[in-house]
Amino acid sequence: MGSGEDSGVGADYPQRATIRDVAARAGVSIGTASKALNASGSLRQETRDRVVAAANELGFRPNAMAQSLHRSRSMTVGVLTTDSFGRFIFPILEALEETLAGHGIAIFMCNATDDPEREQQHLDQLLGKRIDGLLVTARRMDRRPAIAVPGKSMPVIYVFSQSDDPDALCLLPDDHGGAVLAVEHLIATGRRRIAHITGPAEFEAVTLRHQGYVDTLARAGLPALPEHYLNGLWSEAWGREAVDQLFADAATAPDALFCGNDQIARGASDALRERGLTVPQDVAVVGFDNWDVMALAARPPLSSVDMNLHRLGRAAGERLIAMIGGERIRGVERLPCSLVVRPSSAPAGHTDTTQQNQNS
Amino acid sequence: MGSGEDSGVGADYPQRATIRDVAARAGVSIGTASKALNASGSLRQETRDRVVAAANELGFRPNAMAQSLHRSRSMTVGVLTTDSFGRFIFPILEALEETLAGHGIAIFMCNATDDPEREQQHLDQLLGKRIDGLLVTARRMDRRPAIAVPGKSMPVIYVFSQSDDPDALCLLPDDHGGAVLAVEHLIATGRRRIAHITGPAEFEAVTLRHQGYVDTLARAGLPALPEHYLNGLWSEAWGREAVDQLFADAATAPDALFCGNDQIARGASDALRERGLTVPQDVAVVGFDNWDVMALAARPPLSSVDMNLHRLGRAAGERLIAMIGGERIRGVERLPCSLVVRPSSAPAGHTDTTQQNQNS
DNA sequence: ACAATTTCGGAAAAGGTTTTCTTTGATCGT
DNA sequence: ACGATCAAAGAAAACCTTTTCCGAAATTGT
Repeated sequence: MGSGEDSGVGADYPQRATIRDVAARAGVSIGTASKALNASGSLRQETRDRVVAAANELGFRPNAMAQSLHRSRSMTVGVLTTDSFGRFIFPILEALEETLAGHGIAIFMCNATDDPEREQQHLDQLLGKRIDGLLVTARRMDRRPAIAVPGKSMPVIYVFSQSDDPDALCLLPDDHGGAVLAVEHLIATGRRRIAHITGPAEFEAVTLRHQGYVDTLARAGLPALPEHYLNGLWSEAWGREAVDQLFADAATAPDALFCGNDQIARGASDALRERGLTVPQDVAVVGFDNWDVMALAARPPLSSVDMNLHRLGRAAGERLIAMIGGERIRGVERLPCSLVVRPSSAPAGHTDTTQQNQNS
Repeated sequence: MGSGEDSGVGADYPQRATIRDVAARAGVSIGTASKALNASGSLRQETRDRVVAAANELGFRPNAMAQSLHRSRSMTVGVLTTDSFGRFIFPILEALEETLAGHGIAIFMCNATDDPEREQQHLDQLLGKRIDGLLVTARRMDRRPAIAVPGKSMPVIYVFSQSDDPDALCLLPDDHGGAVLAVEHLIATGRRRIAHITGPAEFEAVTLRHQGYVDTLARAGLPALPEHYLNGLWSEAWGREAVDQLFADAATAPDALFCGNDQIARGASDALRERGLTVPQDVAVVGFDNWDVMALAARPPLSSVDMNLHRLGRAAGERLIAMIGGERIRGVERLPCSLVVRPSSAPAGHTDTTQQNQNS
């Protein structure tokens, strides 16, 4: 101990200048200084300038906590992820952050990793920080229990996850519509025997996309064969295995695959190639998620449904700001997906086109 | 306007209870209430209990902003990502959040997407919020300019990125050591003609890993052939292409590939299979990043160097807390990587083992 | 029973800002 | 030149806690 001149314990950094320092330097009272800096009140121009100059010289930056205390608006919101930040959450977060930052709102990031106790701790902490709003994301499979915010006191939005709280707003991609886009595209490019390989049936998204698939086939007068609908894991290995099943019997072999995600699609595409089938000439493939790492690395590159997560994040930010402003929004809102067409499903000529539908 | 009973503009939610309410309900002064709730001062047990009961009944939660104002410690830190949150940043963030949350510190997330102006705005905002510390992450390629925190006033750590600020602390994975691990493993399993396929030479990581590769070969008395070192992109396509180059001339064909990331490794592995070469019998493959999506989906699953990003994040949190506590830490700290052995390099029998070296 | 000590609880300042209300001094009208 | 009006700046309250200092009551010792 005692090496150097700083006392050794605690962060004894120089205190930042306060408005009191600014006022002193400008030779005015703190009230006047405040007015000058906020362009409010009625002051002589010369006085304003003097105060502003003093503030700049001191590198003054108003203490947001003191301001918030006064305004009882913290200008912060919490983002609570139930499962850990996954690949899907990123683009949402990014857009959310951008949107909120544009309104001067900062984000507290919390991650509860599916531990209810940690979730509660985080929530307590956020409540203590007097966040103006809360955004909850979770793994999509489960309809998560409502977050217990005391006294209905704060706007809450669930993004990419759903809650059973009827007063909350849930923002989700339109899985049904995404499936419709994919299947319509396959039909439009001449496919008639379209199979659907997807993930575990417990996921609501799986059900919804399947429904979109079935509905679209029906509307086109095509049969939805039971043996063309395969549930499994979200993995490439499952994609390969599913192709083996589908093509075991040449009689019922499909001429197109609509896959529940890009990993399945890529696995399927690999398996097709190894069977000597050409994508897209023999079999067209469309994936879901438009995850570039998968979709672009596949051979040929995969057509895929894009959930427009960036837009979802932006929408979440906008809704949250509206709710903080006093609007009451609730219910489930599903935002449209788009289809990105790449060679895996393209009739020669088309490539990398984006289609988009309305909410369906 | 005027529909319903709420005034219509602004978030007119019920105010949270303050300590003043608690004090009133317990029939004590606010000072006493504070002492009771913080287990400080000298109070009768009965009084404490009464106050605590009142607090619970009201759902009282102390206003962290008021506390911080008083203590001049905001119990928050900022995380500023220069490029947008990438795949590598996630595990770091996750561990960081966990570590800091354990100390009651919350995280402001900001993303500047390589825009210096946005970076400055975010920094201003964070400074206004009186964060206790700042953590900066960036794309690793460039040694980023130092963040301009006025007056050396606050602890700053660069994680997974490096700054030219000699006073800052930079936390990075030990790329050199990671490469050493990989190449030693390949040598230990009997390989003698080891090639290195990697990304663009501008990345410092590429240089360091290459150095580790060269050093290890030299130590083993093996030659580092220039035609066995290939720079390209970080993609599967480049991995495939590189294999074509390497195996064009059978005379110089390698018996092992050390790849700069898992995507390259996977592409290489695919290309080998398509050439009729078996992994690992004919050619062993080791990747870098241990990105499960790639490493596990490859056939066979890829051995890979793990940068232990989770540990890196945890270390960052711990260092930051130490610095906030008054310690001055600086310089560049490189944390060890591990090697995860999977079938792509395993001599039959070994599988999914982790090795780890000391800082090298 | 009285002074000395302890125990308990209250009052008030501090932390940094905004805003409302006053006050001061100047300008205007007649 | 005098009261009325207006502009400009200051004083103080409020936001919510914590903490230091004090006073009052209760306890102890003799």
